[in-house]
Amino acid sequence: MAKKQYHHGNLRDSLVASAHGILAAEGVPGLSLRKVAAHAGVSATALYSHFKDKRELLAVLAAQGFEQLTGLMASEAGKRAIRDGAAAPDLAGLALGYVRFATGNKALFQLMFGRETGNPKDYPYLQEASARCYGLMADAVAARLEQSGSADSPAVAATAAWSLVHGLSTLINDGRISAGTCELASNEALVLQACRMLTFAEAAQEPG
Amino acid sequence: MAKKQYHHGNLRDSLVASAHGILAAEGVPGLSLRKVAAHAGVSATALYSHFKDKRELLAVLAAQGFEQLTGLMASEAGKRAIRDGAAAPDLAGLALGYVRFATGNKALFQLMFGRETGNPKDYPYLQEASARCYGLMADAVAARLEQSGSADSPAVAATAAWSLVHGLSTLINDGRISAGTCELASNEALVLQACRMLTFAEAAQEPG
DNA sequence: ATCACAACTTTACAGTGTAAAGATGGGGTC
DNA sequence: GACCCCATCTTTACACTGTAAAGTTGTGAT
Repeated sequence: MAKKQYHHGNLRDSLVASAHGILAAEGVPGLSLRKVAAHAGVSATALYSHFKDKRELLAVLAAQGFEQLTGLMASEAGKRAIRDGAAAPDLAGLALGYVRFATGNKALFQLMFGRETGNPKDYPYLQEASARCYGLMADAVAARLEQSGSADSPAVAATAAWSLVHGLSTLINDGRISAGTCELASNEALVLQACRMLTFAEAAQEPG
Repeated sequence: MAKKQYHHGNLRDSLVASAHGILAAEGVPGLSLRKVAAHAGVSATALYSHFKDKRELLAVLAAQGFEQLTGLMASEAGKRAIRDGAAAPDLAGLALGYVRFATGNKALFQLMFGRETGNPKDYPYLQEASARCYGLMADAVAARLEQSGSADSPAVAATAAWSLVHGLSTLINDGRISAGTCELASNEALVLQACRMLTFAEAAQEPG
């Protein structure tokens, strides 16, 4: 577990962990391969034995981020579902989880949706991780539409829902919108209010 | 107007124009000061007589982008308003203009909302330009709410509308959503459909 | 005619990603 | 147990980045 000499043992995981720490501490622009290598106690180019290039390392970070995001969304929705008797798929919970992750892991979120990581098509695990995340929301939207007998397209509704929470996340992170300008107590309240402005979300707000 | 020798004349505008061209041709990562300088026929550091640093140049580009965006939104909404008799503020037109700009000027749009340009607070003209753009949408949303007698908060509704179109724009640009997955003919159709899922937009869809 | 000063060039430096080639030592084979 | 292969790691080097510092140039004001 401690540092080895020439053959490190599992340098790959070590590098990912170092990168994760540096990313959280110094943001995307501060994440350089030399810093990662130094933090892992290894030479600057040792990385290339385990990753094709920087973008591949970032893709791994991003994929982990998507898994974390998926987990947070699911757990947040689960909590609220239990509290409210699980009458309906908890879209608001998923949205809250999404925004909470984005604002609590700004740099990682930026990386996940930035262009530094290269084309996700080149990294199947990345694409799968983000697909799972999107599926969580798409399924909930589809279930709610069906439940309320809506004729809206599930695909379009899911796209709209995702776009809304994603837009909220990025604009909040960029300091372009905030609870303050809407005279709300917290950004979470803003998210809940904004989600209520989606027709299908509002429709299911009152179970009766 | 042609190239001068030592004292260029208006190197500042020249640099901005060069940067604009390189940005459009090679994207944000391809936009280096040396390329800009070379394209303007000037030494690598001549730039620093007119800009504090790279971020200040990018801020000017971004501000111009916001003005262009504002213009496109207004013109698009105007076109549709005339066509439809201008019964209501054309939210869908503003949204279409927004997404059209984003997808038609990917690199510039990325720059406008990216972090390469530094804190907008340091560049008043940037902040003003983006505020004008946001105001266009906020005003339209407020007018529509009032017209439909809604009790919803105009600030929250405007935030939701902006978030939706912004989310759509970025996710489309990142290749994460597209008309294809929703079985629609074009991304513009997708935008229109998605906007219709906002409660206040739908309410005003039928003027009767 | 001179001078001051803004606009420009040259040079230099620290930092980046990464290609190429050399060093090292652990695992499999005899 | 001796051997060697080869993945793993180090060293060196290169092109590129933004930008600081100091030198040059020419214009407009005195």
